[in-house]
Amino acid sequence: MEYAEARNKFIQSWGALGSQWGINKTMAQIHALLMISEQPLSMEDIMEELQISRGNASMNLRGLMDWGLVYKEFKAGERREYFSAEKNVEDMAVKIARERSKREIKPALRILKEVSGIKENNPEAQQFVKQTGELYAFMEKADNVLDKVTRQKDTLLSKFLMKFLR
Amino acid sequence: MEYAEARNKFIQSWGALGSQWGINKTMAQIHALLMISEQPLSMEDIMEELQISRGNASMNLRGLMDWGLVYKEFKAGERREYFSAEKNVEDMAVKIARERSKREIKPALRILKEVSGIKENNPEAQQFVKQTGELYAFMEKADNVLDKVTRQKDTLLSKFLMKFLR
DNA sequence: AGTTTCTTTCAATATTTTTTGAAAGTTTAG
DNA sequence: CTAAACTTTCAAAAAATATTGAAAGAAACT
Repeated sequence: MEYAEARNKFIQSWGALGSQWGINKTMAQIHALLMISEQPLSMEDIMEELQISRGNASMNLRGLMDWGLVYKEFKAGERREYFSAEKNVEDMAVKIARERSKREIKPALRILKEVSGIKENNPEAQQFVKQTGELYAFMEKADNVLDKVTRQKDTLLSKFLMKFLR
Repeated sequence: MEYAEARNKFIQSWGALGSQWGINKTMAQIHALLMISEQPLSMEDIMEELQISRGNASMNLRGLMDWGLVYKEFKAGERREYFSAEKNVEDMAVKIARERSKREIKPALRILKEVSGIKENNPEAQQFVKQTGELYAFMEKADNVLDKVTRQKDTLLSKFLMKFLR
């Protein structure tokens, strides 16, 4: 396989994998494209490479910046904006983990705390409180571990994990 | 908040959170419903409770069984099938982690291994190989940790993590 | 065998999500 | 200030995904 083919395969596959996930195909493709390009790319470059509209490029770049995975860059004397991706894989993982916690775990915890807190003593309600309470407890613990791991690379926990990660 | 209200809120919210995720709303709702019901439920019960069609119920129950999160149960002398959810939260988490690894991580690893393995020495290709190679290495390590954690609750790693999880 | 009871499948339909492209907005230059 | 160069927004269109319901399947009973 030659470079051009591999590059294309990576961008296309990343898009498809993204959908499998819950990430919009174009967003995943833009991310893939920026991750592998040394130079920052303009919106024009991205539209051209991925054959997408200006609106689509603009909105998905905004989305990627909200995740903290893509930055705007300004070239001296140029009006046009350029974009580049966070390339350090560990930093990427930390950003994704933090954002997922904020968007997906925290809202679930809010609901679980609320509904598991009801005071009622018929057997049905008791099973309900037990199950939602256990869900709450587990998710909170998992979220805490994630937080500790991402907060700094040099906690005891992270050092220990790093040994396994090598 | 009384029980009926909390129960309803949980089912509806779990559905909405599921969509946020990448899980079909109905599937998440069925899962929520089964998690909190002591008794196994029939397809009829589920259709009634969630106001959905038979086909929808059937397909999403199949999906949940594929994840290993829901089981079929047979009541003695009854022809009708009943369904119940895995209620142990840790077992649930293990099943979800395993399935996600199989469906989402493994296919990504396959692609990354393939594209990062090209032999070419122009500078563009080198940056490509470096970046996809780093992605591959990180994801493989993360997948290994996940595997070790889920494989048994009593490895050194898991014991250590459990302390943090309390 | 036929009948009843229940489940699965799948083409048609409905809903949701994504994408487009042109208008409106913004910023810099002259 | 106006024009030029660029970005964002958003209503309409397209594409993808989920849902329905009726027909086909399957299993148990008579």
